[in-house]
Amino acid sequence: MATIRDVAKRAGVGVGTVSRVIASSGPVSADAASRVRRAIEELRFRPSHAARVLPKGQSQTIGVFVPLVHGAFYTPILHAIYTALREHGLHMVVDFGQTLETERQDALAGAEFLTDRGCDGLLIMATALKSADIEHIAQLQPKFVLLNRSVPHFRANCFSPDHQAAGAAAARALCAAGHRRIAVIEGPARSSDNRLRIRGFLAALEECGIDPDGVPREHGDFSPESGHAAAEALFARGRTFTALFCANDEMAIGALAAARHAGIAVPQDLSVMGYDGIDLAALTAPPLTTVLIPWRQIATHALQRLLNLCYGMNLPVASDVPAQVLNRESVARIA
Amino acid sequence: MATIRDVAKRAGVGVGTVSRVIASSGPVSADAASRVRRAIEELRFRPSHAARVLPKGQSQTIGVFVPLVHGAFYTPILHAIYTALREHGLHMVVDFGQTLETERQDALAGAEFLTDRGCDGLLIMATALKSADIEHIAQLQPKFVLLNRSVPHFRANCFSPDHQAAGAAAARALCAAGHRRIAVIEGPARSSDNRLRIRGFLAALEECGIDPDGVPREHGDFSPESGHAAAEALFARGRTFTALFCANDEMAIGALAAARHAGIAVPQDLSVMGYDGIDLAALTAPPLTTVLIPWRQIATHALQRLLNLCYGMNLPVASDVPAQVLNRESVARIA
DNA sequence: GATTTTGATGGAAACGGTTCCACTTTAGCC
DNA sequence: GGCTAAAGTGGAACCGTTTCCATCAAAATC
Repeated sequence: MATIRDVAKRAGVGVGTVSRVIASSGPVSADAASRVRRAIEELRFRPSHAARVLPKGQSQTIGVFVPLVHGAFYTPILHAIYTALREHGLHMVVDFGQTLETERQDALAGAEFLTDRGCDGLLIMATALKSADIEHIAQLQPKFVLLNRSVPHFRANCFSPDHQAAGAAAARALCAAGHRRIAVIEGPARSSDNRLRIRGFLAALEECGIDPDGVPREHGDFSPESGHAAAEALFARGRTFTALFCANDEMAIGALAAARHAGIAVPQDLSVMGYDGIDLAALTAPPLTTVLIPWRQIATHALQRLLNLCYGMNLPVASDVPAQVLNRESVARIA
Repeated sequence: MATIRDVAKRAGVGVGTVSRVIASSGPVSADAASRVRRAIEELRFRPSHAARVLPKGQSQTIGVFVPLVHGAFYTPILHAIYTALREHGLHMVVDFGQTLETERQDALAGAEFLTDRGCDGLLIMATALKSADIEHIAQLQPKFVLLNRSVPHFRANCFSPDHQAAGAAAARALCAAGHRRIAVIEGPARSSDNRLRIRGFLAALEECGIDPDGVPREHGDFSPESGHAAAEALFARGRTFTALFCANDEMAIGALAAARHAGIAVPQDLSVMGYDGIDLAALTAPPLTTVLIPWRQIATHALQRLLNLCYGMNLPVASDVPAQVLNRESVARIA
């Protein structure tokens, strides 16, 4: 591989001049510049990233951690981050979880990996992080933002939907449609965003005069298959409910399939409501009523905050994009 | 940030000794090792990746390019690659497309980015690459494999399902179920894997005595929304067909929704067949009959070949994992 | 015409690791 | 107790960039 010194020699200039041409910074005569450019062409010179990072201390790269790479939930978020980054000429390195015992350990290991990789800043999407973990990350790399996790001490760098309010909105929509007997498929208990939306949901139910303790609940892991299994378990307990709230759309898709399999018509015999508003929810049978969480916008704001932090930019940052119920056909109004 | 020299000074040893402790290579006395380890702890020393790559020339990192990050198709493939890599203590840097004019340009830019990033090898998933592009990549980084693209000159490094055979299998399954009037929703014309499966499909139709020129065809872009639109366009042309083959499952999901919307019962009035075998296809209404492409295995074999190339490993590599039709409920047998 | 400013330029030093070589110690052997 | 082999060690040189400083020529100023 050709180095900058090879280029300098071939162009008959010093390394400084070559460096100036590459970075187009500092004064270079037109003549020298063109000779350098030709030499670069001829030698197929490509500057080494590692060698460039070393003295500069900046890599123009943002590290992103997402807990898992499966299904259709994370891809639009990654896409939003990726395209925003490219618009600023920056790059992204991604790390995924699901390799260690817990999501928490994955996220911590991810933060370490991304920091060691020389990322200028970190965008971490993980709900399982404790306060102490966040302090730990802050020592590793003070420039970071959190997505889908909110802790008091780092408020300004936390970007999360208001899951509690969104959960409450879901409950109110169901109540408004006349439902009084409601079941729930939750996500994993350790996931804080799941807990918040369920808490909001149950609290709003209580406000509507429904006893939260009487609500049949099953756990899933956010996957469609787990939603299917949880719905079956719920059906097996006897169908004492007219509506089913699922903690995310993918589980709702599984629940829809389970209902179909059990001969339960949606929405005639059972109303089903999802959460997140993934694109696919518009195409289920019947189209899924869901709570639209503006994930793309939230992720974009988190990223912009991070870019302000890392590169002294002055991008607009909002931290409260509201969720809203998306009424489609899977929820019926009952008497 | 502490450097290796800080550690050496604090531990009262030379930098060589510290380096040996970190890499656990070469002889170090127990006493010196423990002093070094303590100093590392106390100073929170973390070796700089860039500084390490520079003299070593290896980064223990594989670069992966996938054309887009959207939907549920690519995530299981990325997951398979990621977990396999981690088992070998290696890392992954991903680059996505969808930022430039064409997928081809994206893939080329991706290969350059990943190479500049110091990746030891490249795994590139792109169907739009021409032979000349592949030569170009080979000059950038001779260690690479191609996924979902096969070119004669690089045969040993190409890992692709046999789309033509798989397309033919789809056609034969439909014929065997008694269908004679069949419509098709294709993917983008520029995508070579789409062309192959459609070619195989039509050829097999001809073998069954069906005129390929009489087959109504519409194009989509592999997204569910485009499948929905294509199906609507097909329905608008008059429903002269009893079966519909979609070039991937996501478009089939869109087509299913379109049929439902148009009041066409699947599979009673229309049979629908997908392609790929994504997890979600098991949960549609009705469950989708599809051609199962063993993407995870193919990706894993491609990766293992790459690791053999990069690190002199001796992992097993197979390049012909067959596809098979997965019979579910969306295709009915007709008289 | 002397002096200052500006524009170009080359090259040394620095970034933070790894590697290798020369040097000491210690152990092993007859 | 002398000789050899092995273990342990320190530090210089190197990897390929950027950055900064010294230098010099040409242009601008008075």
